Amino acid sequence: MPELPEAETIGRALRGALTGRRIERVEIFSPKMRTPLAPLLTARLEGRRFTGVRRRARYLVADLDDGRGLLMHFGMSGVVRLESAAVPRRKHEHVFIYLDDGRIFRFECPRRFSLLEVSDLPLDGKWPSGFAGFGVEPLSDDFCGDHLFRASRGRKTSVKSLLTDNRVVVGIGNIYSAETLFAAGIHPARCASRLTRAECGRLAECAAGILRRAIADGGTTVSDFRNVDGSEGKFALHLQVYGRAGKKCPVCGEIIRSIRQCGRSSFFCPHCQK
DNA sequence: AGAGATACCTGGGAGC
DNA sequence: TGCTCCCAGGTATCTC
Repeated sequence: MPELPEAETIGRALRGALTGRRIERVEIFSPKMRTPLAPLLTARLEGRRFTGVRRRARYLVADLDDGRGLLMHFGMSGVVRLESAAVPRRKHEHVFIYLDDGRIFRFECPRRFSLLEVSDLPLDGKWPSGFAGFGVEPLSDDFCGDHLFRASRGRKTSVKSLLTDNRVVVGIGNIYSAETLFAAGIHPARCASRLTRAECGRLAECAAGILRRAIADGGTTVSDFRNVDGSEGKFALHLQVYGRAGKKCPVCGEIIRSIRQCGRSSFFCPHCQK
């Protein structure tokens, strides 16, 4: 389930693989997705050349030589592979983009929450207008304790909900919010407006540290996520609380619990997190 | 307006 | 074995 480290991992791999490559042909096998894959995708891609790959939040944009951009979001189960035609098409591979080096950019998405479209207008290196509402990048200098402290004032919602709110800070989902809150020693149900400035500082520091380590490990593979070469993200080996309900806390030995927040599971140690 | 709930989707696992 | 039910979760959209 791609969060920021997984999108960044795929983005880095695609930047090396796609930049400079010409698109020879596009095949759409199944148009059904979060927004239906349009024939426009084929028309706007064929004959174009990729000039680079950028990431913002969990989105990637592969820039094209006409100024437009191929916009990608991996939803929950989106996987990109770079393989030759020798490998048979998998059941949920919906799009093939044939490159001039003989490889195929294959887009797979069993749960069909992904997005793949070419911008209507040239982006010319900018972000689509819909990105304007996104919050700060958690690995930028703008993300700090002060930012979280300001964003949390007057918020009646939980700190878990604050951390996963894309308008506050982007790219943090269920896995990395759980790990961040554990590292910071803060209970996920704590009211955001009651956080102290020091706690906000700890949260920002822990979040950035965990995201950096996860990127270095090639992301987290719980079930679906794979890098473009099929390899798994190794950060799963370092998860302290996520998905570990009923097991012992690696720090104090207390049993890790799970609760439901905003229709999602949260994992925490009742002893270490207050 | 802000916050929570729900729909979207399919594979996999639990339970009977 | 085979059926049903539930859960996973990012995002858009709905409701209160």
